[in-house]
Amino acid sequence: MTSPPRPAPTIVDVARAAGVSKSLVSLAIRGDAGVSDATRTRILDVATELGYHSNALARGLARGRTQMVGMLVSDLANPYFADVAAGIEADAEATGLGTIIGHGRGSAEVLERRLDEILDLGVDGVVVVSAMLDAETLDRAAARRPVVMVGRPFAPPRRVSVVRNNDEHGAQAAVAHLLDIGHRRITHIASSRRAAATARRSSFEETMRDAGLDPVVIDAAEGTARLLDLVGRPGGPTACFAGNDRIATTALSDALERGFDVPGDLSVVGYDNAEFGRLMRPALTTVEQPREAMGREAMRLLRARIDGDREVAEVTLEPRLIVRGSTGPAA
Amino acid sequence: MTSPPRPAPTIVDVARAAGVSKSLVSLAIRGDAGVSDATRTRILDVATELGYHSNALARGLARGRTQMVGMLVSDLANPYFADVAAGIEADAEATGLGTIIGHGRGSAEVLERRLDEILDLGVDGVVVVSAMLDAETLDRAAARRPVVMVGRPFAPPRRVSVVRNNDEHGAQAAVAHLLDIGHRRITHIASSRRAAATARRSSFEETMRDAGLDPVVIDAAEGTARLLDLVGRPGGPTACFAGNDRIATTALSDALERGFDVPGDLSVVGYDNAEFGRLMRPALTTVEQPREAMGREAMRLLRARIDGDREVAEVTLEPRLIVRGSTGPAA
DNA sequence: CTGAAAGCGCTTACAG
DNA sequence: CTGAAAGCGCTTACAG
Repeated sequence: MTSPPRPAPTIVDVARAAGVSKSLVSLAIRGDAGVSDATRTRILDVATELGYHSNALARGLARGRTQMVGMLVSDLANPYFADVAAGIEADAEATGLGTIIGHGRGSAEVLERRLDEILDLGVDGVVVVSAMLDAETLDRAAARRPVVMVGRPFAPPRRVSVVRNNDEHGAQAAVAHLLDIGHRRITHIASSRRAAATARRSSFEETMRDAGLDPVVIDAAEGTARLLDLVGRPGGPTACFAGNDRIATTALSDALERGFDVPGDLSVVGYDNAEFGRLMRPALTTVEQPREAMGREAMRLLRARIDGDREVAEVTLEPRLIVRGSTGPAA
Repeated sequence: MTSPPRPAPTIVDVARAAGVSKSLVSLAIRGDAGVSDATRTRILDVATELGYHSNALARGLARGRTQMVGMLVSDLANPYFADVAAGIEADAEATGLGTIIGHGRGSAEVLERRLDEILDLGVDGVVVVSAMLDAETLDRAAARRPVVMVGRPFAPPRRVSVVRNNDEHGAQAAVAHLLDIGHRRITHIASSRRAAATARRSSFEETMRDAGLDPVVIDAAEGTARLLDLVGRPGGPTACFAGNDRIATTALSDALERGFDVPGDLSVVGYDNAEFGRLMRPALTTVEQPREAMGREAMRLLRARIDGDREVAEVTLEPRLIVRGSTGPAA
């Protein structure tokens, strides 16, 4: 019914079949200089014929390098990761590195286990696309292999380079846009207690105060009812800026469900430029992080560390506002 | 600035520090019976103190088993994968297997490269969550390690077990729902030429014919204009069933943009139960594949193969219709 | 240009 | 209950 579990051919089988020593096979396969073209060709042909595959375990063990980097994501369901991953993988591919991904499934504990597993596997370095791991865990990992994190840490790790977006500027751009089109009563829906969320909230508050306005903040955990109950009332909000697109989308959907006009009765801005925000009607105005660029930058930093650079860096990239239909002039 | 690249402690270091032989350390760490409690405790303490981590490369090489399974996904951006992954990982975790993910980024070529990489790394088996790889590639991989595929293959591979959903039943349920609520002029938007899409389309056509109706099909590549130009016209469609949620969502958004009422002027049904469909207003009626169950089932089959079972299996799980606001009675 | 030998860090019989 | 030895499949100086 299925194939016999024939043992995989090794370098020794290839050597025997080609009538050379096994070290010569090793050199030929790795494309080393000191092997005649004729010999190399013959060896490679034999290898192909035998269905030979270099055992990465043995190779990694012997060389102390695997040419693989690990990438840890806290939650695959969040489309943010796919874009960061694309950036990481594009750079890795271009520089001859393989990539494997570990998935935390939304749990710091699972993520940490995956981090250990991947480190045990001997990857040359790791990029952690998550702010879920604490500084201590990251530093412990960094004692084993170079580690770069993408995201905004709460407490900055000492031995880990960080790539993140400028949440302050992003939030400021969002609020400035709402102010520009005449809004004065703007509510922020805070997404979480993480560092990025906190920074967005603070920037919202500061921008509002700078404009001489009262910064109203509600917590996402309270639900959108608290906000929507006030819409249309005297003194009620005419716009809201949510800490992320998921919350913004919920607010938008709930507002439509209540029969409000968006943006007529309420303008809505999110953060992240998730695909579903673009598909909504009206489409969601949002702040876009340069996700792919962040991934590329992370790999650049990681490669430097792998190649011996001792410097840890912190790189902040600029987000940009994307204006769509969910925001409009204040009534 | 950063930690010295101190070489990682090995089993030999632990043995020396604990004053025992290295094989004893190996036995103690793996929790083998024949080691006294006192000795084991001492060895483990020393290992922890030294920051010892078992080198998975060496372990895998020596044992011929890594206790890791690989999971290949064609596109992380598609939220479908996160749920299948959750099922796979839940089972793997429960049975003591680690999981690493390879990402194809929408390209069959990249996916195949990742498959090879992961196989080279010595995983004990692979589940390919993608229909992008052809039967030959899958069979070649299966000659190396057990492989299970989740999805609907075009040509069935010979040595690979398959887990998929019943596209025929799913499509039938979607169409039956539209017929139930009085629709007679229903257009199908075909998503692709892949096997799953083709099955949905055929099932649509059959169900329509069985009801004595004319099955109209347009291609997603043509865009939604072709469909929407006819809505509201005499003889025009009152409902559409799209091959997947992405297309359904686009149709829904475009319809709203043209000022149509959904479902008043047009009912829309998708396939997949993607999150963004649920967030739309009106929320999308769709067919849900039992994604997590598919992942679990795939791992069950894979483990059987890893444990020596030679049988290849094909398992078809049943989808279910989720009715939401995007479908309503025909005018 | 080619081959014999040691070693990477583990595991696994096999003797004590 | 414990230790010495061979081996997993590769790479890397080192001699020829």
